Amino acid sequence: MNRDNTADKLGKSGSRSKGRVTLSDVAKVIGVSAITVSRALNDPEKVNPKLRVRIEQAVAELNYVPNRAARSLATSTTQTLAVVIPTISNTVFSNVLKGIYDYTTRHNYEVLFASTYYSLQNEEKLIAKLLAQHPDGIITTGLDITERSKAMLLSANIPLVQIMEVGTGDVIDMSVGFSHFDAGASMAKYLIEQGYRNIGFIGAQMDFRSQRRMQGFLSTLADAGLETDKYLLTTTTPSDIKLGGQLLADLMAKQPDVDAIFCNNDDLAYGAIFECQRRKLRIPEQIAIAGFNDLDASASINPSLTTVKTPLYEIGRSAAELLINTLKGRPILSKTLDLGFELIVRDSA
Amino acid sequence: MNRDNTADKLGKSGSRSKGRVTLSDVAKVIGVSAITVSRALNDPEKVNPKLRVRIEQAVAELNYVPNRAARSLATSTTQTLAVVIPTISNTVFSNVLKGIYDYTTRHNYEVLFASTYYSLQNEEKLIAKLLAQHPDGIITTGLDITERSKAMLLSANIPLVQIMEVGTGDVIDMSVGFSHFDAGASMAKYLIEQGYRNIGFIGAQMDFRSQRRMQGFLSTLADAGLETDKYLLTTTTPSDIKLGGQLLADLMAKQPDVDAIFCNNDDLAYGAIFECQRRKLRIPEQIAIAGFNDLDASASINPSLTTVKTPLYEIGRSAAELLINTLKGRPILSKTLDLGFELIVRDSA
DNA sequence: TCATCTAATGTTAGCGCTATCTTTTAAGAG
DNA sequence: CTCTTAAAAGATAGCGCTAACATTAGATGA
Repeated sequence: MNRDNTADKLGKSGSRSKGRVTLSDVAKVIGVSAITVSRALNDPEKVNPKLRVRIEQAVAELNYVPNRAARSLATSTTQTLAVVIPTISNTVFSNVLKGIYDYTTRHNYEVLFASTYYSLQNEEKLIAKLLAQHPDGIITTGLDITERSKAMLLSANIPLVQIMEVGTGDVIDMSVGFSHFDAGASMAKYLIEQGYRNIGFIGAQMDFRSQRRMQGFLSTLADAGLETDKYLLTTTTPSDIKLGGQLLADLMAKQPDVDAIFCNNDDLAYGAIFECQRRKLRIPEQIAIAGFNDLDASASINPSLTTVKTPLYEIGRSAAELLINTLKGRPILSKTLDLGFELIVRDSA
Repeated sequence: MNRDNTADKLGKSGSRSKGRVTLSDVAKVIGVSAITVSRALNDPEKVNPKLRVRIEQAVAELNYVPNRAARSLATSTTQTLAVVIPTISNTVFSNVLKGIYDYTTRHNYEVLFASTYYSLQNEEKLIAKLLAQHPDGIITTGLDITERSKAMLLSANIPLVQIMEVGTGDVIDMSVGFSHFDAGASMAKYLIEQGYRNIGFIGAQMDFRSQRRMQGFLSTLADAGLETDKYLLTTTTPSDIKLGGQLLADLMAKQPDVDAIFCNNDDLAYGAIFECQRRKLRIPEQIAIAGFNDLDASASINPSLTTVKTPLYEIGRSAAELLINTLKGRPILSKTLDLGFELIVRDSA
């Protein structure tokens, strides 16, 4: 790799520095003080337009790149938001992260993310690691959190948004999401209304939010006097499409009279639908399938999937917005934002 | 939000600091110098075990969180890798990013990412922004890059890995990927071998790599004396499942005698398969469908999808590994890593 | 003319950490 | 008991930037 040698030309090979071009290098070239260059870059109106132009040229010529670490140290702000999610390789969270990223980048903040892989112990370590970067704000997933994590977040003294759910547990600072319990309940209600009576549930991963969806779902079934445990099949194995087919197969082997299945997420539902296709089971006549999240494929699959649409991108966007508004001292209307969900009725149930 | 007041207790409310606990706070509490605390944390063997224990306790009690910005400034290393990808909300890149993240986090580096949304102009700006963080290394996507981006990357003087493809254009420093041209060619070869003669191609987004796949595909068709332009349908619209159905519909309307279609990626292929199902077209008897990437659903969909498996996670992992090995001064076997691809033959073609 | 104000620029110090060099303490060696 | 050596701890300065205050030049007006 060809290395740039501007710094060598500036004659600083002996110093502790890595030889990068600094503010005062630029300043020296023009013959002004470093602070003036700093102002020209950060507060342009404060410096004479002609000087500013000269400074900008010098910056471009020398290929000067500001050192954010030094800036952070001087201002005690990092222009960085930390994000803790379970995993990046799940469409649900990549959509959330996209929402965060898009808002954040427009407002000149950087995003540092970390994946817990659904472990609260990991989460603790990651929070500690991320806080060492002194982010200006932090986003974590879910309301279930260890005491130690909570203590660290509190003593970090920065705004925090807990995303994905509202309505359960204690919010530490702010939160954005929707009620998973209600979402599960609303799907149960819909299936009951459609006349299904032997209603099943298949779920994987079974993190806290999945459990809340299941609880909402089952309690509604119970209220209607329907079976809850009989048609229930869950595993803590991470969720994927293939697993959906397998869980459907297992459930049907155990309870052949099941007439509708709520899949804990769309991926499982896709797998279930594919398995039904293979078994030549007509959906929804012989068995109804419902999903959760309304991912991309749900509208296109055959039959199209009845599911619950969740505001993933918006959760991310709103969380970032809350943080940045807080940081800029703008008024926050509410510390808790329920973005709701929407039952999407299609052909599969 | 309840605020921690340890810092107030330490009596530093008048300073420029944000009131956080610092190394010398910890040092003062124990009655040693700051540098000793620093050593206890970064180079534990260098301090007396008994003292070390006391320091560790004080750190825990005071809830001390090191300031990475200060550390970066002092060491001119940030323990951060920058990643530039087209978009995070595409399974392809979220898998790559996961590979990067997993390796990186194990080696105590942070990841800063940015999305170009497939624009080289955006990429320029993002590279400039990311370099201001002085990452220790950087990963960018693709070998097509503007001169200005290249200049910035060169003068940043840090190791760089260009990911996703090898074998085309100039590599600036290192690269990891596979040949998209060859991958496209190999699918063409397979389809020809299977006896298809009116072979089509549908593609969306049509970024550089998609184009290279298409070129490889078409040139192989041409070599076999088959039509290339006639059964070709592409758009620069971002790719999604629904679009796959639409492109298939459009192509079949234009050229009803098409007997096989190579879809530029699996998402398009899923959409195409769903559309065929709706049209009651038997796959592969009436029309064969092939995809690219071998995403999760490809093995489960009906019929299961013949596709090209690409080493997405491994590309990310290897790129991170190359960077970190370079940074640690370990020998690099080769600056260019071709991880290849694999034709996965299933039922759809 | 001189005081008064504003705009533009400069000086100083410090953000929190660690590289580097120096000093102190402890442990052996003879 | 002194001398040598290693281990442990400290002092100092500096990484690159900007907050806070200080200075200078130029404009304004009575």
